[in-house]
Amino acid sequence: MNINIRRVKMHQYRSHTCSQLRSSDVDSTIRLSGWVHRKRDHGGLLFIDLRDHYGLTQIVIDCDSPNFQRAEEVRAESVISIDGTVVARTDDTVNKNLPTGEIEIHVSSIEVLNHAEELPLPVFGEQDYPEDTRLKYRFLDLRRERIHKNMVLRSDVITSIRRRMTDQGFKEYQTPILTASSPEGARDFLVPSRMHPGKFYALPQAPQQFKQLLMVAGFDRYFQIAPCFRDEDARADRSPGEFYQLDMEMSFATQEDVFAAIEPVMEGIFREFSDKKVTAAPFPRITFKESMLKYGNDKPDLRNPIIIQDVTEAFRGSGFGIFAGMIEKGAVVRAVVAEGTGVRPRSFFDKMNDWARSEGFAGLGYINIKEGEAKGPIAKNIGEEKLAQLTQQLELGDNDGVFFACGKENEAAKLAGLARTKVGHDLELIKDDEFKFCWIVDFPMYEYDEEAKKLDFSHNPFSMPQGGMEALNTMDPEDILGYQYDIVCNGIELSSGAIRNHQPELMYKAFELAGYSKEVVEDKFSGMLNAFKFGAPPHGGIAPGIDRIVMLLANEPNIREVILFPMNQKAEDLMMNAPAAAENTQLRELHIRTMIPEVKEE
RNA sequence: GGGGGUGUAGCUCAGUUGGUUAGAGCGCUGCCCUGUCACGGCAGAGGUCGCGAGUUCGAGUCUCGUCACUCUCGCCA
Repeated sequence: MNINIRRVKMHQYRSHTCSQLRSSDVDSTIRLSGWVHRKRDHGGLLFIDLRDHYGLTQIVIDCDSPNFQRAEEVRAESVISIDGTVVARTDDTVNKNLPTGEIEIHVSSIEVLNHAEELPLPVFGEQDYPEDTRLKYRFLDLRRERIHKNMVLRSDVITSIRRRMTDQGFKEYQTPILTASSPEGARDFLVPSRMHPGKFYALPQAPQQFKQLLMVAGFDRYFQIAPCFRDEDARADRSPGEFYQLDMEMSFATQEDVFAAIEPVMEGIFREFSDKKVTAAPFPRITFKESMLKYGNDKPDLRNPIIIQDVTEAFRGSGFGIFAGMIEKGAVVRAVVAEGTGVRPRSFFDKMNDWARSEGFAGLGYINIKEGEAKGPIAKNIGEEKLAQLTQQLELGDNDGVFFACGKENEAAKLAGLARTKVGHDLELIKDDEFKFCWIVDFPMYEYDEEAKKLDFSHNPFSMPQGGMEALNTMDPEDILGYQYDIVCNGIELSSGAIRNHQPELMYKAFELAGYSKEVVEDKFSGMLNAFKFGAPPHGGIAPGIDRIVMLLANEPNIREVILFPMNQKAEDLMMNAPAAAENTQLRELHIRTMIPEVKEE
């Protein structure tokens, strides 16, 4: 058989990939391997689109060919290897949608390397499929064009990040996976110790302590594409269980040094992997306080042009009794202007109020101005003078609508923030052609925990308080700011970071204010605290979430679309069947007995 | 743990005020087809309508419960 003679000269599986061949290759004898993407059977003539990671090539088999029957029988997604000749397509059969569309392969032999059974999930086409089916047959799902591309993008992004970091003198180090609980506030994943009955390792929620120890160890500039493990419930932008961070830390660094190191990486990768506009470094710095006022949260979507205003004074002592009364008890009023909505029917405003109630708030007030005339219960009762004051402050036009959130400062800010987002979204004010970055800075070190009735850290307890020991000794703890910052893009928090507290005395004091004794601190964080007693450099860092960055770049609304093998919302791996019960012998070795809560029968 | 949405063929979905034998497209099986690239044509198989109760002469449709998936709140500094 002449085929076998050719095989001696050629690679066993392929001479080219499925995206390589062009009209310049016409008349070449080639070998391709790949998946049967699509078959078009004309009876006397059969076309197969052969697919691999790189692309598609059209294969043609004539009914005269001894391979015809085998080709006709092979099912989509089977893996085949073909030998053949590259032939130019006639002008009227060229496919301009394919890079290889000017040629096709006339087959001399076909070998089926692996038969595919009937598919639970078609690879061809763009149709949506149930999440659980996709996860169970992830290997099929991942063959599909869009998600396959996402994973390639993810790989390219990570490569680019590594290059950009190392170009700046950062070095990548690996930190332990089996370790002790770290200071993040999430639930730990625990791993039982065989050698130490009753004791457990924790998987790192982040390499936080290790990267700080690396600074103490004098490595100066560290980074890692670091896996992080947190046993918390999932969200659309939060994978259950595990995720990846671009973890970085630098010593002898100020907050501005950290910003200057990370800004070009962010700007660079977003420009490299997207056609959208990208904020040019330096990114805007917005204080936490200003962000809460203007945007109603600490992760503002700056694409939304609406800016919230405080209008407490316009309602104080006004004829609108509900708000005036609440203001006397310390409430504030925040306004969200919805330009041009004044002419909308009353139902528009009622629906917004219903929405606010469904979000758990008391309600959302409004004024709508129709051809210069202010309408609605607030406009009727507030009084002419106050109405004029509002109109002037908010620069209201003749047909504008405006919503009011009244409540305790936190509540009002939160509702106004949600309303800002909703109005921006509903009125289509948020243009999806841009990545708008900003830093949120000056987070408070502490906040009062209403449930526990005690002061607690509002962010990372290891952050350096602004003003140092003097601030801790003299200021109202709730007024103390930290060198803590978030980087935000289009309303998504990509990361928190901080300049760390590297002085033991400051740390004891900072923890003392939150109600932790010296003994507790020493017990919980002995490794790091010890290190700070033997010469620790000032240091700080940040850890942007890789999955969220790729999500933004791939324009995917769900984080599972950029993760190869994600778990479902209940933290189950449907493909590998994890978690699973352990064998008794395993449990015995680990000195563990399970206590499974009783499940209702049937 | 709370709230919302969804659940009908392998997949995507339709199914009227409760009324005979639950439909379509893709996929699958068989036959036909030599220029398609979402090929086309003919025929066929495939359904405990998520599950369990209830109301009713009669339930895919109404009620209650339950399960699964998903979004969301809590949680995640």
